[in-house]
Amino acid sequence: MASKGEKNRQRIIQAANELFYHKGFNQTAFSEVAEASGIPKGNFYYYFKSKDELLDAVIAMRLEGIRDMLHEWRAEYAEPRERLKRYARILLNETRDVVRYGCPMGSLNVELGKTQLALQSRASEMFTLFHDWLVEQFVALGYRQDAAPLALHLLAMSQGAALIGNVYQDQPFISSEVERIIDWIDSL
Amino acid sequence: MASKGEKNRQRIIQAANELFYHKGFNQTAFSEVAEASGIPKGNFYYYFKSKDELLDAVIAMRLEGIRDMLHEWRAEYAEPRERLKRYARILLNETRDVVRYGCPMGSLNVELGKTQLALQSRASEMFTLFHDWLVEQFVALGYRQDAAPLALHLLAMSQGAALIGNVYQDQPFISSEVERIIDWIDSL
DNA sequence: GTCTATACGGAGATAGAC
DNA sequence: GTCTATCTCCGTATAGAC
Repeated sequence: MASKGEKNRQRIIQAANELFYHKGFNQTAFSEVAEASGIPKGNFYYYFKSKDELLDAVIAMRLEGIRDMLHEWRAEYAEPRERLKRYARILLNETRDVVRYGCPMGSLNVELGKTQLALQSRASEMFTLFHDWLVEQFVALGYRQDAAPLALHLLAMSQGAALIGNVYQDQPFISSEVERIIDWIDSL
Repeated sequence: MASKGEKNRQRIIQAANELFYHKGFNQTAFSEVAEASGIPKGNFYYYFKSKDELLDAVIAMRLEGIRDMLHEWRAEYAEPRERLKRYARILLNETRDVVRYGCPMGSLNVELGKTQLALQSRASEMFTLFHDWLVEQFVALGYRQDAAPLALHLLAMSQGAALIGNVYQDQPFISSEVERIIDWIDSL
Protein backbone atom coordinates (compact mmCIF):
# COMPACT_ATOMS: atom_id res chain seq x y z
CA MET A 1 0.00 0.00 0.00
CA ALA A 2 1.72 3.17 -1.19
CA SER A 3 0.69 5.62 1.51
CA LYS A 4 1.04 9.33 0.91
CA GLY A 5 4.10 9.45 3.11
CA GLU A 6 5.68 6.56 1.25
CA LYS A 7 5.08 8.29 -2.05
CA ASN A 8 6.83 11.44 -0.85
CA ARG A 9 9.65 9.35 0.47
CA GLN A 10 10.09 7.76 -2.94
CA ARG A 11 10.06 11.12 -4.67
CA ILE A 12 12.84 12.37 -2.44
CA ILE A 13 14.89 9.25 -3.08
CA GLN A 14 14.41 9.52 -6.84
CA ALA A 15 15.46 13.17 -6.93
CA ALA A 16 18.43 12.52 -4.64
CA ASN A 17 19.51 9.55 -6.73
CA GLU A 18 19.88 11.65 -9.84
CA LEU A 19 21.51 14.59 -8.09
CA PHE A 20 23.99 12.40 -6.21
CA TYR A 21 24.97 10.95 -9.55
CA HIS A 22 25.23 14.23 -11.44
CA LYS A 23 26.74 16.41 -8.71
CA GLY A 24 28.22 13.95 -6.24
CA PHE A 25 26.92 13.20 -2.74
CA ASN A 26 28.75 15.87 -0.77
CA GLN A 27 28.20 18.55 -3.39
CA THR A 28 24.45 18.02 -3.40
CA ALA A 29 22.52 20.21 -0.96
CA PHE A 30 19.17 19.40 0.55
CA SER A 31 17.83 22.59 -0.98
CA GLU A 32 18.51 21.14 -4.45
CA VAL A 33 16.85 17.84 -3.63
CA ALA A 34 13.94 19.84 -2.24
CA GLU A 35 13.59 21.85 -5.42
CA ALA A 36 13.88 18.79 -7.65
CA SER A 37 11.38 16.74 -5.67
CA GLY A 38 8.99 19.57 -4.84
CA ILE A 39 9.19 18.73 -1.15
CA PRO A 40 10.43 21.35 1.34
CA LYS A 41 13.81 20.48 2.78
CA GLY A 42 12.50 20.87 6.29
CA ASN A 43 10.32 17.84 5.68
CA PHE A 44 13.26 15.62 4.86
CA TYR A 45 13.86 14.94 8.51
CA TYR A 46 10.46 13.45 8.83
CA TYR A 47 11.43 10.82 6.25
CA PHE A 48 15.17 10.47 6.98
CA LYS A 49 17.16 11.01 10.12
CA SER A 50 20.13 12.47 8.27
CA LYS A 51 21.69 13.02 4.86
CA ASP A 52 23.66 9.81 5.33
CA GLU A 53 20.44 7.91 5.79
CA LEU A 54 19.05 9.43 2.62
CA LEU A 55 22.10 8.14 0.76
CA ASP A 56 21.55 4.76 2.30
CA ALA A 57 18.01 4.73 0.94
CA VAL A 58 19.30 5.78 -2.50
CA ILE A 59 21.80 2.93 -2.48
CA ALA A 60 19.10 0.49 -1.38
CA MET A 61 17.01 1.55 -4.37
CA ARG A 62 19.95 1.12 -6.72
CA LEU A 63 20.66 -2.31 -5.29
CA GLU A 64 17.10 -3.34 -6.03
CA GLY A 65 17.45 -2.08 -9.59
CA ILE A 66 20.65 -4.04 -10.09
CA ARG A 67 19.13 -7.20 -8.67
CA ASP A 68 16.19 -6.88 -11.05
CA MET A 69 18.47 -6.28 -14.01
CA LEU A 70 20.64 -9.29 -13.25
CA HIS A 71 17.50 -11.36 -12.88
CA GLU A 72 16.31 -10.25 -16.31
CA TRP A 73 19.68 -11.04 -17.82
CA ARG A 74 19.46 -14.55 -16.45
CA ALA A 75 16.08 -14.98 -18.10
CA GLU A 76 17.19 -13.41 -21.36
CA TYR A 77 20.46 -15.29 -21.84
CA ALA A 78 20.89 -18.95 -21.02
CA GLU A 79 24.58 -19.29 -21.87
CA PRO A 80 27.09 -18.00 -19.32
CA ARG A 81 29.28 -16.55 -22.06
CA GLU A 82 26.35 -14.57 -23.45
CA ARG A 83 25.57 -13.33 -19.99
CA LEU A 84 29.13 -12.12 -19.55
CA LYS A 85 28.89 -10.28 -22.85
CA ARG A 86 25.65 -8.68 -21.75
CA TYR A 87 27.44 -7.34 -18.75
CA ALA A 88 30.24 -6.03 -20.94
CA ARG A 89 27.71 -4.05 -22.97
CA ILE A 90 26.30 -2.33 -19.91
CA LEU A 91 28.37 0.78 -20.61
CA LEU A 92 26.57 1.10 -23.96
CA ASN A 93 23.21 1.49 -22.21
CA GLU A 94 23.80 5.04 -21.05
CA THR A 95 27.02 6.03 -22.71
CA ARG A 96 26.14 9.71 -22.80
CA ASP A 97 25.67 9.82 -19.04
CA VAL A 98 28.78 7.74 -18.42
CA VAL A 99 30.82 10.12 -20.53
CA ARG A 100 29.35 13.14 -18.78
CA TYR A 101 29.10 11.97 -15.16
CA GLY A 102 31.13 8.78 -14.97
CA CYS A 103 29.88 5.42 -13.77
CA PRO A 104 27.21 5.84 -11.06
CA MET A 105 28.76 3.07 -8.96
CA GLY A 106 32.39 3.91 -9.57
CA SER A 107 32.18 7.64 -9.04
CA LEU A 108 30.17 7.26 -5.83
CA ASN A 109 32.62 4.73 -4.41
CA VAL A 110 35.57 6.95 -5.30
CA GLU A 111 34.01 9.91 -3.55
CA LEU A 112 33.02 8.03 -0.40
CA GLY A 113 36.30 6.12 -0.26
CA LYS A 114 38.15 9.29 0.71
CA THR A 115 36.63 10.13 4.09
CA GLN A 116 33.32 8.26 4.44
CA LEU A 117 34.38 4.64 4.65
CA ALA A 118 31.19 3.37 6.27
CA LEU A 119 29.11 4.74 3.42
CA GLN A 120 31.64 3.53 0.86
CA SER A 121 31.38 0.05 2.23
CA ARG A 122 27.64 0.26 1.73
CA ALA A 123 28.09 1.59 -1.81
CA SER A 124 30.48 -1.24 -2.63
CA GLU A 125 27.56 -3.66 -2.30
CA MET A 126 26.52 -2.54 -5.77
CA PHE A 127 29.79 -3.85 -7.13
CA THR A 128 29.41 -7.01 -5.13
CA LEU A 129 26.06 -7.81 -6.70
CA PHE A 130 27.64 -7.70 -10.14
CA HIS A 131 30.71 -9.52 -8.88
CA ASP A 132 28.81 -12.46 -7.47
CA TRP A 133 26.67 -12.73 -10.59
CA LEU A 134 29.80 -12.72 -12.76
CA VAL A 135 31.43 -15.36 -10.58
CA GLU A 136 28.39 -17.53 -11.18
CA GLN A 137 28.92 -17.25 -14.94
CA PHE A 138 32.63 -17.95 -14.81
CA VAL A 139 31.99 -21.01 -12.69
CA ALA A 140 29.44 -22.19 -15.26
CA LEU A 141 32.18 -21.77 -17.87
CA GLY A 142 34.31 -24.22 -15.95
CA TYR A 143 36.48 -21.84 -13.94
CA ARG A 144 36.71 -22.64 -10.27
CA GLN A 145 39.27 -20.87 -8.11
CA ASP A 146 39.83 -18.43 -10.99
CA ALA A 147 36.20 -17.32 -11.14
CA ALA A 148 36.49 -14.61 -8.50
CA PRO A 149 39.69 -13.03 -9.89
CA LEU A 150 38.19 -13.10 -13.38
CA ALA A 151 35.06 -11.35 -12.13
CA LEU A 152 37.10 -8.65 -10.44
CA HIS A 153 39.15 -8.24 -13.59
CA LEU A 154 36.02 -7.77 -15.66
CA LEU A 155 34.71 -5.17 -13.21
CA ALA A 156 38.04 -3.38 -13.39
CA MET A 157 38.06 -3.26 -17.19
CA SER A 158 34.59 -1.74 -17.27
CA GLN A 159 35.50 0.81 -14.64
CA GLY A 160 38.70 1.75 -16.42
CA ALA A 161 36.79 2.30 -19.65
CA ALA A 162 34.16 4.40 -17.91
CA LEU A 163 36.73 6.51 -16.08
CA ILE A 164 38.89 7.32 -19.09
CA GLY A 165 35.79 7.84 -21.23
CA ASN A 166 34.62 10.34 -18.63
CA VAL A 167 37.98 12.12 -18.31
CA TYR A 168 38.17 12.72 -22.06
CA GLN A 169 34.41 12.84 -22.71
CA ASP A 170 35.15 10.15 -25.28
CA GLN A 171 32.13 8.09 -26.30
CA PRO A 172 33.82 6.13 -29.14
CA PHE A 173 36.55 5.07 -26.76
CA ILE A 174 34.00 3.41 -24.51
CA SER A 175 32.56 1.53 -27.48
CA SER A 176 35.98 0.32 -28.53
CA GLU A 177 36.76 -0.80 -24.99
CA VAL A 178 33.52 -2.77 -24.89
CA GLU A 179 34.64 -4.45 -28.12
CA ARG A 180 37.93 -5.36 -26.51
CA ILE A 181 36.22 -6.80 -23.47
CA ILE A 182 33.89 -8.89 -25.61
CA ASP A 183 36.88 -10.23 -27.58
CA TRP A 184 38.49 -11.12 -24.28
CA ILE A 185 35.38 -13.01 -23.16
CA ASP A 186 35.35 -14.89 -26.45
CA SER A 187 38.97 -15.86 -25.95
CA LEU A 188 38.24 -17.55 -22.62
CA MET B 1 65.99 32.43 -5.66
CA ALA B 2 63.61 30.95 -3.15
CA SER B 3 62.31 34.07 -1.43
CA LYS B 4 60.51 33.78 1.88
CA GLY B 5 57.16 34.27 0.16
CA GLU B 6 57.95 31.61 -2.38
CA LYS B 7 58.85 29.16 0.36
CA ASN B 8 55.52 29.73 2.09
CA ARG B 9 53.75 29.35 -1.22
CA GLN B 10 55.42 25.99 -1.72
CA ARG B 11 54.52 24.83 1.76
CA ILE B 12 50.88 25.63 1.15
CA ILE B 13 50.94 23.76 -2.17
CA GLN B 14 52.58 20.72 -0.60
CA ALA B 15 50.06 20.55 2.23
CA ALA B 16 47.13 21.10 -0.14
CA ASN B 17 48.43 18.44 -2.51
CA GLU B 18 48.31 15.78 0.15
CA LEU B 19 44.97 16.87 1.58
CA PHE B 20 43.32 17.12 -1.83
CA TYR B 21 44.45 13.56 -2.45
CA HIS B 22 43.40 12.15 0.91
CA LYS B 23 40.15 14.08 1.43
CA GLY B 24 39.21 15.28 -2.04
CA PHE B 25 39.30 18.86 -3.28
CA ASN B 26 35.86 20.03 -2.23
CA GLN B 27 36.01 18.28 1.12
CA THR B 28 39.27 19.99 2.06
CA ALA B 29 38.87 23.26 3.94
CA PHE B 30 41.41 26.05 4.03
CA SER B 31 41.54 25.68 7.79
CA GLU B 32 42.96 22.17 7.33
CA VAL B 33 45.54 23.29 4.82
CA ALA B 34 46.43 26.07 7.21
CA GLU B 35 46.94 23.67 10.09
CA ALA B 36 48.98 21.25 7.98
CA SER B 37 51.21 23.94 6.52
CA GLY B 38 51.47 26.09 9.62
CA ILE B 39 50.34 29.16 7.69
CA PRO B 40 47.19 31.04 8.76
CA LYS B 41 44.36 30.61 6.31
CA GLY B 42 43.92 34.36 6.05
CA ASN B 43 47.31 34.51 4.39
CA PHE B 44 46.32 32.17 1.60
CA TYR B 45 44.80 35.01 -0.35
CA TYR B 46 48.12 36.73 -0.46
CA TYR B 47 49.53 33.73 -2.34
CA PHE B 48 46.44 32.57 -4.28
CA LYS B 49 43.44 34.46 -5.52
CA SER B 50 41.03 31.60 -4.78
CA LYS B 51 40.78 27.97 -3.84
CA ASP B 52 40.56 27.11 -7.52
CA GLU B 53 43.85 28.81 -8.12
CA LEU B 54 45.42 26.84 -5.31
CA LEU B 55 44.26 23.65 -7.00
CA ASP B 56 45.72 24.91 -10.24
CA ALA B 57 49.07 25.35 -8.52
CA VAL B 58 48.82 21.85 -7.02
CA ILE B 59 48.14 20.38 -10.45
CA ALA B 60 51.04 22.37 -11.93
CA MET B 61 53.33 20.84 -9.31
CA ARG B 62 52.04 17.35 -10.04
CA LEU B 63 52.55 17.90 -13.76
CA GLU B 64 56.17 18.81 -13.11
CA GLY B 65 56.61 15.66 -11.05
CA ILE B 66 55.16 13.52 -13.81
CA ARG B 67 57.34 15.16 -16.44
CA ASP B 68 60.42 14.47 -14.35
CA MET B 69 59.41 10.87 -13.77
CA LEU B 70 58.80 10.20 -17.44
CA HIS B 71 62.15 11.79 -18.20
CA GLU B 72 63.86 9.45 -15.75
CA TRP B 73 62.08 6.46 -17.22
CA ARG B 74 63.40 7.38 -20.63
CA ALA B 75 66.92 7.49 -19.25
CA GLU B 76 66.51 4.28 -17.29
CA TYR B 77 64.94 2.13 -20.01
CA ALA B 78 66.01 2.27 -23.63
CA GLU B 79 63.53 -0.25 -25.04
CA PRO B 80 59.96 0.93 -25.63
CA ARG B 81 58.54 -2.34 -24.32
CA GLU B 82 60.49 -1.99 -21.08
CA ARG B 83 59.24 1.56 -20.77
CA LEU B 84 55.65 0.40 -21.16
CA LYS B 85 56.21 -2.18 -18.44
CA ARG B 86 57.65 0.46 -16.19
CA TYR B 87 54.47 2.40 -16.60
CA ALA B 88 52.42 -0.69 -15.81
CA ARG B 89 54.29 -1.07 -12.53
CA ILE B 90 53.48 2.46 -11.41
CA LEU B 91 50.60 1.19 -9.24
CA LEU B 92 53.13 -0.85 -7.26
CA ASN B 93 55.00 2.29 -6.20
CA GLU B 94 52.44 3.43 -3.66
CA THR B 95 50.00 0.55 -3.50
CA ARG B 96 49.02 1.28 0.07
CA ASP B 97 47.94 4.81 -0.80
CA VAL B 98 46.19 3.67 -3.96
CA VAL B 99 44.23 1.12 -1.99
CA ARG B 100 43.33 3.67 0.66
CA TYR B 101 42.74 6.84 -1.37
CA GLY B 102 42.54 5.70 -4.98
CA CYS B 103 44.67 6.99 -7.83
CA PRO B 104 45.60 10.65 -7.28
CA MET B 105 44.89 11.47 -10.93
CA GLY B 106 41.82 9.33 -11.37
CA SER B 107 40.03 10.30 -8.18
CA LEU B 108 40.64 14.00 -8.74
CA ASN B 109 39.33 13.83 -12.30
CA VAL B 110 36.26 11.90 -11.20
CA GLU B 111 35.46 14.50 -8.55
CA LEU B 112 35.97 17.52 -10.79
CA GLY B 113 34.19 15.91 -13.72
CA LYS B 114 30.86 16.23 -11.93
CA THR B 115 30.44 19.99 -11.67
CA GLN B 116 33.83 21.64 -12.19
CA LEU B 117 34.61 20.94 -15.82
CA ALA B 118 37.15 23.71 -16.25
CA LEU B 119 39.25 22.34 -13.40
CA GLN B 120 38.73 18.78 -14.62
CA SER B 121 40.07 19.73 -17.99
CA ARG B 122 43.16 21.07 -16.26
CA ALA B 123 43.48 17.91 -14.18
CA SER B 124 43.20 15.77 -17.30
CA GLU B 125 46.55 17.17 -18.43
CA MET B 126 48.13 14.73 -16.00
CA PHE B 127 46.64 11.86 -17.96
CA THR B 128 47.69 13.47 -21.20
CA LEU B 129 51.33 13.58 -20.17
CA PHE B 130 51.27 9.83 -19.61
CA HIS B 131 49.20 9.30 -22.73
CA ASP B 132 51.59 11.12 -25.03
CA TRP B 133 54.58 9.35 -23.52
CA LEU B 134 52.89 5.98 -24.00
CA VAL B 135 52.01 6.84 -27.61
CA GLU B 136 55.68 7.52 -28.17
CA GLN B 137 56.52 4.01 -26.99
CA PHE B 138 53.81 2.30 -29.02
CA VAL B 139 55.00 4.14 -32.13
CA ALA B 140 58.53 2.97 -31.42
CA LEU B 141 57.12 -0.57 -31.26
CA GLY B 142 55.85 -0.14 -34.79
CA TYR B 143 52.24 0.85 -34.12
CA ARG B 144 51.07 3.88 -36.03
CA GLN B 145 47.39 4.74 -36.09
CA ASP B 146 46.87 2.23 -33.28
CA ALA B 147 49.31 3.91 -30.94
CA ALA B 148 46.82 6.38 -29.46
CA PRO B 149 44.04 3.82 -28.84
CA LEU B 150 46.56 1.47 -27.28
CA ALA B 151 47.79 4.21 -24.98
CA LEU B 152 44.25 5.02 -23.87
CA HIS B 153 43.59 1.34 -23.30
CA LEU B 154 46.64 1.05 -21.10
CA LEU B 155 45.57 4.08 -19.08
CA ALA B 156 42.12 2.54 -18.68
CA MET B 157 43.45 -0.79 -17.45
CA SER B 158 45.55 0.95 -14.79
CA GLN B 159 42.65 3.10 -13.70
CA GLY B 160 40.31 0.14 -13.50
CA ALA B 161 42.78 -1.75 -11.35
CA ALA B 162 43.26 1.25 -9.06
CA LEU B 163 39.53 1.86 -8.71
CA ILE B 164 38.55 -1.71 -7.89
CA GLY B 165 41.58 -2.07 -5.63
CA ASN B 166 40.38 1.02 -3.80
CA VAL B 167 36.74 -0.08 -3.59
CA TYR B 168 37.70 -3.40 -1.99
CA GLN B 169 40.88 -2.20 -0.26
CA ASP B 170 42.53 -5.07 -2.12
CA GLN B 171 46.28 -4.78 -2.49
CA PRO B 172 46.91 -8.25 -3.98
CA PHE B 173 44.33 -7.56 -6.65
CA ILE B 174 46.31 -4.56 -7.85
CA SER B 175 49.45 -6.70 -8.05
CA SER B 176 47.67 -9.35 -10.06
CA GLU B 177 46.24 -6.74 -12.43
CA VAL B 178 49.73 -5.34 -12.97
CA GLU B 179 50.82 -8.86 -13.88
CA ARG B 180 48.01 -9.11 -16.39
CA ILE B 181 48.93 -5.78 -17.94
CA ILE B 182 52.58 -6.80 -18.25
CA ASP B 183 51.55 -10.04 -19.94
CA TRP B 184 49.46 -8.01 -22.34
CA ILE B 185 52.43 -5.78 -23.17
CA ASP B 186 54.56 -8.86 -23.80
CA SER B 187 51.91 -10.21 -26.15
CA LEU B 188 52.05 -7.13 -28.38
C1' DG C 1 54.62 40.42 3.84
C1' DT C 2 52.33 38.50 7.62
C1' DC C 3 48.97 38.41 10.93
C1' DT C 4 43.96 38.66 13.38
C1' DA C 5 39.39 39.53 13.11
C1' DT C 6 35.44 39.31 10.64
C1' DA C 7 32.02 39.44 6.80
C1' DC C 8 28.82 36.74 4.27
C1' DG C 9 26.57 32.91 2.46
C1' DG C 10 24.99 28.34 2.54
C1' DA C 11 25.22 23.89 4.60
C1' DG C 12 22.67 20.34 7.62
C1' DA C 13 19.58 20.07 11.16
C1' DT C 14 15.73 21.59 14.57
C1' DA C 15 11.34 23.72 16.59
C1' DG C 16 6.99 24.22 16.70
C1' DA C 17 2.57 25.95 14.36
C1' DC C 18 -1.10 23.98 11.84
C1' DG D 1 1.90 14.54 8.41
C1' DT D 2 3.21 18.73 6.42
C1' DC D 3 4.72 23.19 6.51
C1' DT D 4 7.63 27.69 7.65
C1' DA D 5 10.88 29.82 10.22
C1' DT D 6 15.06 29.53 12.21
C1' DC D 7 19.34 27.81 14.60
C1' DT D 8 24.10 26.78 14.49
C1' DC D 9 28.19 25.84 12.31
C1' DC D 10 31.63 26.23 8.99
C1' DG D 11 32.90 27.22 4.27
C1' DT D 12 35.45 30.84 1.28
C1' DA D 13 36.80 35.24 1.06
C1' DT D 14 37.88 40.14 2.74
C1' DA D 15 39.53 44.20 5.64
C1' DG D 16 42.73 46.28 7.79
C1' DA D 17 46.30 46.42 11.76
C1' DC D 18 51.14 45.67 12.29
